[in-house]
Amino acid sequence: MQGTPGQRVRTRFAPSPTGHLHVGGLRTALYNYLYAKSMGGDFIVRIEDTDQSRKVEGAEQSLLNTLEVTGIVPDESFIHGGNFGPYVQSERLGIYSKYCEQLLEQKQAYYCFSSAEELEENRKLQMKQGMQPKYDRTWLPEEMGGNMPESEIRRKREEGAPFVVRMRVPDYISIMFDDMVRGPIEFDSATVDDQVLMKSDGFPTYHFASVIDDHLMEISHVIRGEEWLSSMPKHILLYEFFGWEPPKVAHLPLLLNPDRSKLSKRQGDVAAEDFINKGYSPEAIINFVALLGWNEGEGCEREVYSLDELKEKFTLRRVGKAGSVFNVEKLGWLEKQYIKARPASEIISAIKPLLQEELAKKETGMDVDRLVSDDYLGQVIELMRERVNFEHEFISFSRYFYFDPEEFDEKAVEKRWADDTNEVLGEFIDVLENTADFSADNIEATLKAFVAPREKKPAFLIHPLRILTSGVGFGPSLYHMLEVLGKETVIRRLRKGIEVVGK
RNA sequence: GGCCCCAUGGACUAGUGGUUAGGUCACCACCCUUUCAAGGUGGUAGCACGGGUUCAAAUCCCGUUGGGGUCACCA
Repeated sequence: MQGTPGQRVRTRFAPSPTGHLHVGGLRTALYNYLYAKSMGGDFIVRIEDTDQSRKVEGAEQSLLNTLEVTGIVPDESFIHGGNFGPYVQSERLGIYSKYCEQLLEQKQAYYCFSSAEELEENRKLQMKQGMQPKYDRTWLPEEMGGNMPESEIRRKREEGAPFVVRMRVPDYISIMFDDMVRGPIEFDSATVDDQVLMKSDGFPTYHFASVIDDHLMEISHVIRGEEWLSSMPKHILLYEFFGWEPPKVAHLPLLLNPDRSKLSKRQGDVAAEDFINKGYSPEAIINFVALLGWNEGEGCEREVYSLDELKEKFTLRRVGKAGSVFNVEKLGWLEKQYIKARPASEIISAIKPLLQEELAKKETGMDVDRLVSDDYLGQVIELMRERVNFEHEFISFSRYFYFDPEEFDEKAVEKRWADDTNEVLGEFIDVLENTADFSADNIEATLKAFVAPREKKPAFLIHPLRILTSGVGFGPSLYHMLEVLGKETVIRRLRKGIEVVGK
């Protein structure tokens, strides 16, 4: 019972099921996971659903899903099981009331019958006087240093009046603790409110439930956002009331909006899912978020880390103290790094379904079997790999590899067409049609040989050829693009295009 | 407002008394080049301010300023 945490490192991520996983939450989960794994310990997910009104249906599943997609797999949770369950607080109500009884008996907690209106009025008054709003202890019993007679409290209880249970914060003591990222921190108990422990609906508050659960689940390290720093003294006090050894704590710097306020919706996407839906890969997201507040240090200049590498290298020592702005530009750059390095086979299996979807929507003049072949897709990937921002752009941004262009970029046409372009182009199409070897090298040689005696530069034809076959004025090496497209497709597109674009 | 935390270029950061203050993203220029990317080279830009301590401060101390968090029967 005496809760001295064992040697084993156990960390937890304790979200409340109120919506999708926030990127700030993702980072907190990641750091908890990385720390546990780097120490050979356990990572636990506990659902903190003590606020019935804010509960969102299905949120806990969504939270767990997103974690798993990014590779953060809990050792224990309401889905994965474990020996310290239940892992959902609403299923642990009996536990909390038992411990509440104990504090009541120890005279470290008391019943409070103050109404919401009274509290609000009191708060306003204190604010007006420039004081910190705190409970005025109207219901603090005489025997605990207050003014309320025992008889009055008993009477209210017998009446069945609604009540909450508050902790009795000791007067004028200093509460100190050591934060693993911030160092020693000290609070004066006079600034700590008599926090509600049990709400009138019989549910515990976060503060009470999390302290009890962290102890019972043998959590060795609490790693959470900085927004919890100022409630730490309450938690410390509770551990003391129970005679429990508090876990080690680390308060992480916040993730910030571009204006440096706490990262929130309104200023862009904040749900991890939003980024995944946009096409960012879990690896890039994890990599990016890991570097927001942590770095390997020692003059290390690496930027790209896999989850496994992070597990190996992560330490709390290297977590910074200042908040960091969530800057999407760098995430985009990281995503590109991952796309450049990803094996073609992986990309193929990711994009093939997307292509098939597109092909189902629209007819293509090309050979469908060839388009969906690994060989063809592999060639497209190598051509587009360095030009694409997201995996799905191997399809969307590379549409001309699968469908004939329906329109031609007007600006590009205007820029690249001369009076005699169509005339020369027409002659060249005939030449191309008679070219047996449709390899990039040979197309290039053919084009150059064709153009030289006519005193034109290769670019005179290159650009129109690109526009007519792809519809746009940019893209991969023209010769390689034509080779991959294949002679039949190229000739068809050119003949058709020259009719439309010709002046 | 009280309490707490924080402070290196636009963003992420290295740096723990002696460095021409380093790297990445972004930006700019040049190179490469048929375009777009990618790549290469170079560049713009920073220790919030003021006092100390010290032979010597981005680094240590104090103050100021600035920013943030938190003050719920929300987490």
